Amino acid sequence: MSTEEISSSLKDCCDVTIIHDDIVSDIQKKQLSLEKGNDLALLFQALSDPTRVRIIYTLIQAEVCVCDLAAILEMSQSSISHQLRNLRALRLVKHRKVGRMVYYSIDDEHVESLMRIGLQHISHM
Amino acid sequence: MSTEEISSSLKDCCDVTIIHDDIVSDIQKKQLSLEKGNDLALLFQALSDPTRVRIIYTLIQAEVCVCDLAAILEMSQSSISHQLRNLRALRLVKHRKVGRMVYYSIDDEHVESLMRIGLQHISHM
DNA sequence: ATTATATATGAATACATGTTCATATGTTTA
DNA sequence: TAAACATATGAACATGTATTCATATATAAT
Repeated sequence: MSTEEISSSLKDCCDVTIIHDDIVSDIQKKQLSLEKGNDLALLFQALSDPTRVRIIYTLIQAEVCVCDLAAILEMSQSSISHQLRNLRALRLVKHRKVGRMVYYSIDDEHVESLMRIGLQHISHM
Repeated sequence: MSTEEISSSLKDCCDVTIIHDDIVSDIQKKQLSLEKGNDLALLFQALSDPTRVRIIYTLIQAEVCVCDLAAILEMSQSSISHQLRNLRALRLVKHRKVGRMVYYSIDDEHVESLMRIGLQHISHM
């Protein structure tokens, strides 16, 4: 494609200029749906907070009750409970009630892989 | 430091009750450092927004310039530039300048793996 | 030179989010 | 039954963040 042809193919779409018409329409066909993009972002968002990262890292090693978790991470029970609620809503952790205590553990086959790859990444920084 | 000393010091400092002294001190030794927890969270945070997810998904497929990216994702150029700035700060993407245009591409060996596993996860939801 | 174009960026705004505090719920112990 | 305990949760507050708008910068075209 010559420079002239590229220039003449310039076109406006939602206030943006398209430089490479063919590439744009080609890649647009292979794009993630908005829904999948949102779902993926929600998954990674679950891991985007230091407290949740440490909760998950702990639960990968063992099933732990809430107050032990709070002790291990040296944070308030309320804060831990709130975060566990988030993780539970995404079905990344599951819980088991024993008397008045509640034991949490990982409920997802992918979380551990994500953590492992993430750790590889930060060790290569 | 004995188990008793650890638990009593935790009780003093953070208002949590420890149920299983031995488990707590055992797991605490294997805990992520605060720094690594923060770094991991920062990495996942980069993927925790739908716009950034879609940017990365696009760049995995091809090197694309800013305005094409804006066209593909149907978002403003400014918004895309701001997000690319974030991703660049984390060294997840790199850029190549050609004239007045700037081409972006993935600059991390782990991002693609994370996306692949993430996609597996959401397809199993 | 002047104008148009591609990208970057600071400021402002609206919205999301993590923690704390107070308290509710359900369970165990005295 | 009463008190202690483990956990959950709503509200409030402070902080973080994504987008838009206006504009700056650098390059290309006329």
